[in-house]
Amino acid sequence: MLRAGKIDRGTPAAGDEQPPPAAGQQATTTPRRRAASSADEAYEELRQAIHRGDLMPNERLIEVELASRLQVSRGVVRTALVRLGQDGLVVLTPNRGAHVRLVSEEEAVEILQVRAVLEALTARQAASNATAREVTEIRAVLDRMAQRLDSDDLLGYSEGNANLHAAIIAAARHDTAAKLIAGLRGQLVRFQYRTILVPGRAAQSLDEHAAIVEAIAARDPDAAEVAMRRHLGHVESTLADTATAIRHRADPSDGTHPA
Amino acid sequence: MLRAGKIDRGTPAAGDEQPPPAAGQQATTTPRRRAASSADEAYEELRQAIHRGDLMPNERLIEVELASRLQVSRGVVRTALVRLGQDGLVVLTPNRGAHVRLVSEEEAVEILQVRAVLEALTARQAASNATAREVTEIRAVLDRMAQRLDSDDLLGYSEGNANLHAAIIAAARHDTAAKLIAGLRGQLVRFQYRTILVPGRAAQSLDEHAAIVEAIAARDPDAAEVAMRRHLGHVESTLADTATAIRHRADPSDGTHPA
DNA sequence: GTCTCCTAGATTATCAACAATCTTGTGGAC
DNA sequence: GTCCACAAGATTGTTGATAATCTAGGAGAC
Repeated sequence: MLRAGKIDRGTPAAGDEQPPPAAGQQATTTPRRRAASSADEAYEELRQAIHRGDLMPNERLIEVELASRLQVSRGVVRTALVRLGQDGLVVLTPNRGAHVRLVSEEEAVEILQVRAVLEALTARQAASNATAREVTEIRAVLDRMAQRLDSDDLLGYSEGNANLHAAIIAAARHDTAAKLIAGLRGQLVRFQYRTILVPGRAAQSLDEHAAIVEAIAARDPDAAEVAMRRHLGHVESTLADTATAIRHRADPSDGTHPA
Repeated sequence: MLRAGKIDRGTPAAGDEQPPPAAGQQATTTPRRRAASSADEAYEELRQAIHRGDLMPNERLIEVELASRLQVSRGVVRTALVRLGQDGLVVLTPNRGAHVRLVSEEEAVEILQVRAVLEALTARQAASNATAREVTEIRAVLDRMAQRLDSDDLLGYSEGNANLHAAIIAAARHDTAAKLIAGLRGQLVRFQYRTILVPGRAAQSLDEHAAIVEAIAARDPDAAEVAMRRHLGHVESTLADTATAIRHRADPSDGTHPA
């Protein structure tokens, strides 16, 4: 469902939203810090509800219903939906309302491909631009990931994974890429924790991340880019494999079986 | 300024908007063809007005004014502005309205960098996925570019340039990348025709494009990607050079002049 | 003369009512 | 029994009015 009431914008939720403080430059709206308008609150609340899975893919979003849940007027919900539509999280059909967008397996692969080249760019930039302080931080995150993997804490590992990517993006100082990556990540909720559960994938993943960090620390942009591309390329093929595997397991209830 | 009245959606304007028929899948709204609602019309009209330069960067956008010009209600203008804000064309400041976003020289470089890696991806995909028919078409576009360069038709060459990139993107069949590239292109109006005017740049540009086309025709994804990156890398450095050159020419009023 | 406070105008933000459209269910014809 | 037409309900689209906020200019104090 969707818990009603105002949201607390102070804490960006326990989960891993997009790189929180990010590089800089906030959303196009609210450039100065300013009491978040109810419009912004509604937008953020819906965004997180989708991200959190409270609003399921293909679920129909009825304006009056959301309005009463969020305790705002319908117009506010409406503009929030327009914004969400614009960044691809919901689909707006004229006169027929809004659905949470369901991204197909194929789209997920496309999104990962794009993310791969964008994050490769940030890895490259990070190798050039990261401060010594940031390199230390990145190394620390990697170490924590290794510890969690040792103690079989896959969820913690996955979280560290997100943190590492976020740290690299922050160090890259590339707002344009950062913003696009954040937008893409927002569309991939459904496939978040799938790949890391593949047997043996986690160990391999750690090696790949280590290579990326090495390259950045060595100030080698080319190597950093290659390492990042290799890493996300593996994620992509792992995802594609598990997808077909799931299909072959004769499970027709996968997604909405669009195929 | 901004010519009032309804827009003619039949002809996508003489200029080179984003890859017109593109791969497929239209904007998030209006998935079925359906009489464009006044909301969509207003959105498109404003979008093109910004793209065309009728609305200058940093120009303040007053809702009632736009409403009367477009002959729609203020609410319609408002949601159009929200959408434009969401895709980065205008900046919305709470209680203070909307401005056309001015992209700085630095942001332009960032945007080009991102475009470079994304279009490199599409070049790669095109090398894998293009039909024979599409390869022929791409070659034809390149030939036309050569002819126009021969006859010193730089504007026509520039148009062919856009067509070639569009054709490659279409052949790539990668909706996610296509959509992002279109969004990025929309933010770069101000720097559109600058680089091609640098002496000797056009000839070099043609060679670079030829290399890309060769690689796609040869079904060599790696080569296609490298060639595209080289090409847009050169565009980027050319842009950066002319930018500093202009600055050194002691022209402090650089900025809003379309140059 | 310069600064601060305050008022008037302009503009945006929000809301509630109305109109247009779609969806669903019922009844009748064949 | 199945299909089509139609009506009722539900939902979205649009508009205009009202409230909140900001901006600019002037009066007054020092």
